[in-house]
Amino acid sequence: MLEKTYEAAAVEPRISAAWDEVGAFRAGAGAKPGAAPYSIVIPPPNVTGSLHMGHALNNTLQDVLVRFERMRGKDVLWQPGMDHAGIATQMVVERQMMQRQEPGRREIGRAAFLEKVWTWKAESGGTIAAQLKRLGASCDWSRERFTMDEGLSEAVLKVFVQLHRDGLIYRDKRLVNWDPHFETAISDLEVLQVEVKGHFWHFKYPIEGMPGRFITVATTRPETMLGDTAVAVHPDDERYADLVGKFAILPLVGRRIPIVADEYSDPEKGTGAVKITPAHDFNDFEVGKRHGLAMINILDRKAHVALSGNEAFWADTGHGAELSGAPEPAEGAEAETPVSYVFGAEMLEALLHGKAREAARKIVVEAMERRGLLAKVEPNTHMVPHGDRSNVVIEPFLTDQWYVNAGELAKPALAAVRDGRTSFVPKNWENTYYQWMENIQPWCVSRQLWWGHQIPAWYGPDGEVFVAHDEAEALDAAIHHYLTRAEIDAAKAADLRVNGAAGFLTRDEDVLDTWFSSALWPFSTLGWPEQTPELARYYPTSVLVTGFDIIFFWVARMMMMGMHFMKDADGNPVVPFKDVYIHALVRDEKGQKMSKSKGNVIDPLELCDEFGADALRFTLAAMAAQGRDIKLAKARVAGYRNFATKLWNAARFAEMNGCVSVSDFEPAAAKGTLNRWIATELARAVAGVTEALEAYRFNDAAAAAYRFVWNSFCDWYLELAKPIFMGEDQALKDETRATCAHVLDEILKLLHPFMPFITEELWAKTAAEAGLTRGAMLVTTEWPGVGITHDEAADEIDWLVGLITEVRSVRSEMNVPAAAQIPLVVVGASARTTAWMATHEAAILRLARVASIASADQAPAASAQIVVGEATFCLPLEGVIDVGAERTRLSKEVVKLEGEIGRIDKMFANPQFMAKAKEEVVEENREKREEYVARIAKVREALARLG
RNA sequence: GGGCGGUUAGCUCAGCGGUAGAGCGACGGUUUUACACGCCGUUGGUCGGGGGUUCGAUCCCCUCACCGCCCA
Repeated sequence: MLEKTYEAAAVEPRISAAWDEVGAFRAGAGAKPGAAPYSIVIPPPNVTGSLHMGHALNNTLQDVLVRFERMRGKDVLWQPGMDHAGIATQMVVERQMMQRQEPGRREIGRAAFLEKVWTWKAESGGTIAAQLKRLGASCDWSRERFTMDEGLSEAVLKVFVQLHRDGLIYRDKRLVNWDPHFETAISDLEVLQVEVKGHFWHFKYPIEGMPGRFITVATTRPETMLGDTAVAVHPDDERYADLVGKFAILPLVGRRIPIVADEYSDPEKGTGAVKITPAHDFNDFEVGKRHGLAMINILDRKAHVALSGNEAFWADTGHGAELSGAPEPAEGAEAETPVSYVFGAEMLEALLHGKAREAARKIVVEAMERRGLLAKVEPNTHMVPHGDRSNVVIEPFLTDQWYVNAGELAKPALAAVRDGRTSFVPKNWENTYYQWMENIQPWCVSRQLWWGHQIPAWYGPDGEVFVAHDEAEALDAAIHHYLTRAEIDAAKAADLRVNGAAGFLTRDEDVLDTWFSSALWPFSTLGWPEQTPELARYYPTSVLVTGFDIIFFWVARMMMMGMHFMKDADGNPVVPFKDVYIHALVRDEKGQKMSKSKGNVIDPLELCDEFGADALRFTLAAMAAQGRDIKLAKARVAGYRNFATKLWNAARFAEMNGCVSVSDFEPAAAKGTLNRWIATELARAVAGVTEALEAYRFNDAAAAAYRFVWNSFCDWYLELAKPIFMGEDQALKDETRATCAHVLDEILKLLHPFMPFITEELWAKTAAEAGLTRGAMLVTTEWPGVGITHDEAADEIDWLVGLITEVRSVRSEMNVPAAAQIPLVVVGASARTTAWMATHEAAILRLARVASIASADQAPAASAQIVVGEATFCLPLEGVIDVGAERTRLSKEVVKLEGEIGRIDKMFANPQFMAKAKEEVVEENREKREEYVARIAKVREALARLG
């Protein structure tokens, strides 16, 4: 006997262990012979991460698909793993070292630090994998990979070297997003724009040779003026037309800077003149390139002002030459205090060198103000870039970095989506993909970190770079290079060959962006660069399931790398996945994005503990409608926990009534109407769930299963089966038991992708209690096939359900006490209805709480009357019934029917409708009208009888 | 500024050419051989505003308003 209540918390771990034991998730488990492959690579969660709602949704959907296809007999692989999260991990470990008051990473050195990171990873990295198991994720855990694995690292090396050889990786000096806290470049995708209340400072720059004339620029970052190399005005801006081509003297610094005409300058914004600092602003960088301006970096790696020894800075300042550009009092103007606009070099250094950005800003503003060059200060709210990990202000910074020519790699990746080799679901995300891919920038892949794949590049004594698989290869290349140029002699070469590269070649210190290795995930996890059987079998993968915020991070880059490195027999690029399913973001009840700082995070594991993983999974699937975010309310999870309980109790009921799977039972051969009906409903539900899942319509699939289980099977089939179980018809009883058991089995299969734990538990228990053994665990049991439908049975049960519902409704409205058993009198029943009444007498008595059924030529006096089909069912309620209330009830129905008939008549009276509407619509309405007319006649008769 | 999405019952959401559905809630009833995490019944909507296309619009088009996201 099944326990009275289902305890998810006790059952779920046990089921997990059972799956593990039989290797139910291993690649190919349960596959039919010759099965087609179905593969998904998990979007690798971060090794420092722990499960949040987004992961829960993402992995639930993948698991639903994977379990569904596994049951359909496909050769399924769900490839799990994690990425090494360069910055995040390094941050976690450094913080831990600090808390333990250990020496910092620079003190202990690279090798010792990396050792610590690996120790950390072994101890506390990857908690998320266990959490995914708790959720029921049926990944092939035996194949779990990590981006820093030996194999995956080999893939990274190979890809880097190859791309360099292909000319698609190069070193360049460009502006990057520099994180001054971590002292590394980061990707623009790791930059968050934060709205900050700041100021617009209006600075007056004196014009060379035009005493008393100034050009006023507005800036939100005064300290960057130290690196200004021009002032730009719009070419059509007449206010400044005469100044174009002249020079301004940069105050404080004394640099001579040109006034250039450039459309970047917006005449509407600020003063219409904009200072140009090419080394510290992305837009200015472009302007600088257009006008051949100097790029002067005035900051160091910590974003402190760096003037001492900064040759570029001092060039062209004429420093030391006192008072260069100092104003002569304008003619006729009142005499000004003759104060220099320019600091001496020593003063500049003393005041500003080594100052942080904020401090430097104050000093600059003050100095400008003191010289009368601060025209005004306006409050200004603007977006300021922040590092998503460090949360400090990001600095556009001019450095040497490694770049991937993403523009080139994007071409085939774009084409693949355009011609449908890869499709997005929902389709509209393709636009986002196109937009990004078409405007893709060179991808900066180097990071000034230690944790990650160290770049396989070595520098010779003169800075010449040698990219190679390893040091020996690099040395070979270097020797060849320098020998050819006669920069070393044969003896030196021989010496190098014997003693190695140490002291001659220096390896690049930097590591690669984590996403560089993640981009290889769909093939590196399958064994590439080895040509493994898995690679041949499971690449390309079937679908990538991810959130829209990750289209750029993963989807685009996996597409680029996949297509560059994976080729078919004819050498054509092969996409990494056929479909990309983009799911929603999980928000809180109010639609706010969940975040720790807002404190509105719902922990999926807490929900699992409280309601069961099954309930959480079902909730997420049921709410995963395409193109819409999920606002998660706890009540909804509770609702689906109730659903699990309902299923449990239904199984219990079946068991109590001896419903045991009969191995040779053929549901198609069932004779009983009720059994035929549920077979019909089951067939429809199976089709509904299957089709919905095939189309990634998770919510429709969940809803179809839910409706069938609760509203068809529990509410009606089991209730209608009760009188059969208690009746005398042994043959029917046996058939119903077998059918009930069969349908329940099919329900377990249908629900398994959504609620794997409770279904697996019931699959085992229902068999064990009956002394049966199952051929396999449910996880590898075959998905329900198409059933048969019996339309006549459906009609009959629909009629029965309608009758019972109507009687209940009238009873309730007439305030008949629930316990009262009243007689039912049928008037005007056809032969068919009479037969149906006889068949289902017990059910009607029971479910409508009726004392007896009789037929009569005339309705008894003072009856409530119900029209179902051609017959009228009377509830004689002499003394109980409120005749007035009954009249009102029937009159309401007449009015409603009149409305419906009137509406159709109006349609029919419209010649346009008759001429243009589709034939089936006209026919449909004609039939409806006939029904309404027949019905209204009956109801009117009933009314008349009341007097 | 450019782009995308949303606005449907009190709440959370489906639906998307033939005038609307679910879950939760509310209200009333109910210990009837599974299940009170249940059962039975009831209530509740000018489908954001305006215009257009159409025989017919919640659904298609335009526009406005508000909300959200992405990119400058």
